[in-house]
Amino acid sequence: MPKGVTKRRPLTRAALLDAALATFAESGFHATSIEQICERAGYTRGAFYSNFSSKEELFLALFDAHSERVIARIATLVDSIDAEHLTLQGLVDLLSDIEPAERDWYLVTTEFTLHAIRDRQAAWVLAQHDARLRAELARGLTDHLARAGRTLTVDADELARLLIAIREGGLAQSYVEPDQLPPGQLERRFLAPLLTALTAPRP
Amino acid sequence: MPKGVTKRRPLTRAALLDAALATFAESGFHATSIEQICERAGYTRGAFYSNFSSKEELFLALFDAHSERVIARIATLVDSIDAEHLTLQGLVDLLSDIEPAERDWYLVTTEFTLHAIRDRQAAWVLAQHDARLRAELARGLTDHLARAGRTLTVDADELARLLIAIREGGLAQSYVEPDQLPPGQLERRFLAPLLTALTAPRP
DNA sequence: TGTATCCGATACGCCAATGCATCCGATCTC
DNA sequence: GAGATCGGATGCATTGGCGTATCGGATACA
Repeated sequence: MPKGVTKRRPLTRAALLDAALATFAESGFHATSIEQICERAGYTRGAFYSNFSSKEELFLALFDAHSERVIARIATLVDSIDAEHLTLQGLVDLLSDIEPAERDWYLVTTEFTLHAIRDRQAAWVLAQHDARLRAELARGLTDHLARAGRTLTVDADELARLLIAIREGGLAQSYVEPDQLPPGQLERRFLAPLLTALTAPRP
Repeated sequence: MPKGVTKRRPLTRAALLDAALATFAESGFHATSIEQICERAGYTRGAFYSNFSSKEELFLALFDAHSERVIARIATLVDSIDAEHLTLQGLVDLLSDIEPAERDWYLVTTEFTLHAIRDRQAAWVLAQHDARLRAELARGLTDHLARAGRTLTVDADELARLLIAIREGGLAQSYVEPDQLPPGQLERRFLAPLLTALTAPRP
């Protein structure tokens, strides 16, 4: 049990993580040096190696922290669905809403996905996160649709996969051509007919 | 007009491009050194700098060559739709078919997409290619559906965007968890109801 | 067959990033 | 408030990838 200083460390850790997100988003993982991250965070490499053993570990920590937040956020959203959103359009609105900060995370998590495709361990981590994400999504969908008097005619988990695919694939196009396809546009256009086609009135 | 040797150059160029694809797919753009590419191709860096001015230029050339092939292939497919495929299921089969070689290209083009999000010039190149791709897709869809006696109730270009999003987003999930989601699975499951919902009988 | 030209190989210098080893200052506990 | 301990800074040696300049062998054409 270390009795010594314990207040500074989490602060610098957080600062380094923030700086890492910004820098990774700006230039990508491999193109950013540890020094750049430290510089942006206002520390030196000494501080970095005191908190992380490598850039890879930092990357992992970054993804992990973000994952948790995403899951928590979705769970909260699902649980807080109120009357206002208890319509098909309300659900579509929820799924179409994409915050500006999403861009940086998209860049980082997509890079992590590419890494995961090449690396079994990262793939496992990502798969765990995605499974939890789909579970929350599926729960939200079925709950919501049930309250709206409809029921899914397809597997909820697989539908969650489809929604994630549309979101990610759509974001790629949106960020390449920001003024051709606003983020969330595909969802706004196609989710209503899609969900209608994949559900039936409750028995 | 150079009168000298003109037979070796295209061969080594092709060898370097092939090696680059394999190596980029294996380790990613930034993680692969020029030397690794040359080694795999059976040449030295001397040959590389004689054919390309930088790794970036090689990357560009690689993407460009692939783009052309993709467009050409789609155009051929669209033009060669025969009676066998002239059903909704046939169309779905076409769109769900994903060759094994696609994996390497997925890795490379996705990395190019990330690059394009950060780089205006690359974004322009990618946007040009995607526009042509969507045009071919839209042409194929409308043609096919017309011959099947149906007509789109949504913008064909936007539907093409959706199909691309589903494909790319689906591939990401497939390659991370190859035995949870076979490539093309989302298309096989959801395309038929989707296309049905987005079309109407011809007037 | 000679020769001009091209293509790829070899060798060199350069620079940026890494990671460690060490030092100094700040913070907590008693 | 004094020592003990921790966190971060500094300096250094090493590495590896890059790009260029030059050389030697191969090829097309007369």
